[in-house]
Amino acid sequence: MIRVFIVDDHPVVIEGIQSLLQNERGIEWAGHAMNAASCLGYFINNTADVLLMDISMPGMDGVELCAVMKEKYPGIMILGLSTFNQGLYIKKMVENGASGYILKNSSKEELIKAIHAVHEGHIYFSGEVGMALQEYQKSSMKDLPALTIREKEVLELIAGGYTNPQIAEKIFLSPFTVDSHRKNLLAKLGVKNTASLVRLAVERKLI
Amino acid sequence: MIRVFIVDDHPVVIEGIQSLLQNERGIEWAGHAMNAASCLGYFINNTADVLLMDISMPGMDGVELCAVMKEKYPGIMILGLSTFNQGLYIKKMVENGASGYILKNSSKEELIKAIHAVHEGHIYFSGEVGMALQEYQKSSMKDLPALTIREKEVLELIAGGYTNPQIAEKIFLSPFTVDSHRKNLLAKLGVKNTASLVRLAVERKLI
DNA sequence: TTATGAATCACCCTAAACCGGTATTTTAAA
DNA sequence: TTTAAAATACCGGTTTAGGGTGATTCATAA
Repeated sequence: MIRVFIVDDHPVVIEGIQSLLQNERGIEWAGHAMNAASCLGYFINNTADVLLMDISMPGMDGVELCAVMKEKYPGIMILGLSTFNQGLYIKKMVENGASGYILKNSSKEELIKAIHAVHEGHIYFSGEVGMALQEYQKSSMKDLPALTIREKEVLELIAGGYTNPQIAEKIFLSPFTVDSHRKNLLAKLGVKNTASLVRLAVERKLI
Repeated sequence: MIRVFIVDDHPVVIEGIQSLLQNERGIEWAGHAMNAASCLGYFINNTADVLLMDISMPGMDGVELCAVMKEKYPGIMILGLSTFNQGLYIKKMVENGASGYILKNSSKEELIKAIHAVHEGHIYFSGEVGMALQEYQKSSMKDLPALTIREKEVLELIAGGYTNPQIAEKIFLSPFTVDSHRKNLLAKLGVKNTASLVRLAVERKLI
């Protein structure tokens, strides 16, 4: 019997999910909370197997609550729940311990399938959500001006913390040349200093 | 009927998987390749639904091949295959378009389940693999000296590309103070310049 | 063949970062 | 209440980065 608890600030969603899950064999309704605090309160004296969690709530948001719950009760499997199908949110939930993520307008079948999968310890995303996640990962890597081989090389060394003179020595170039490559990198990538350059390079996986 | 193709440079693995999948209803053996080149060659005149792909191969590695295949044939679902249960590899495969990842010593049931899940467009990780992935995400964020609130604030602005004078103006501090915080950040995090600082901050998700 | 871009090297100047201190005030904890 | 940590502020000096500008060599693609 999988005991399912839900945290969501929308009564409609709680009602909807409850009605979808009732009479579903193997699944038991553990209860619900409408904010992070009362969810934490419930788990002091009670427990559940799977926690359906809204991503956007008043006060502490889902991402944060997810981290706290996983810290306190690692055995409880968390399934993110949202109307938004955005890669960034999905990624954040998983980074904070969620084992899956479904949309509020998912079919009953998908909901049941997801609950079973995370309860068994798997990580599961429905096709729609998984697509958004992959699209997001892709989008974070494209539309960048092509860097030359030398520029990439210099960029990696810059991000490695080397100064122009050090880079010059390392790859047998004049410090002036390294400086030129560095300036070209700033210009090509449209940033104005090393800090922005390195951030962009790491975030967009250029290095 | 799900047509399954496998790319792996170990004959034993190919044999093993083939024997596991034969006589499995709903699954058809499309063929195999022992390196990236012959895999690409096969798909010029043939196709498949699910591609089981080894992560480590001579020549082009699985991660790269994964990206190329997804670029050419987005409809083919890729399932990573490896003996290593390491978060970094798993993350890289998914970032390059894989829809799941299983270990070579998985049970028949897990293999079948994973093949069906990715074929339906879902993203699926078995419990064991998912755990490694989440452990990896966590490990990349800990064991860092605690930063004070002000330090975090300054760090974010540094990574945002602001200079000391600009930061000072933005948060109503003396440029000297900002510089002090900056020095403390470098010392605390054990790095020697802005480039390393920003890289560490982004990679370990401090910002 | 002639552009074009990559890769190289060079100089000047200003601004910013980095290094090494010192020192006060505020806040929070023991 | 004493103490420690955080946050604040300052100074001088050296190194590095950033802005601007120009030039040569080399391969290769139009």
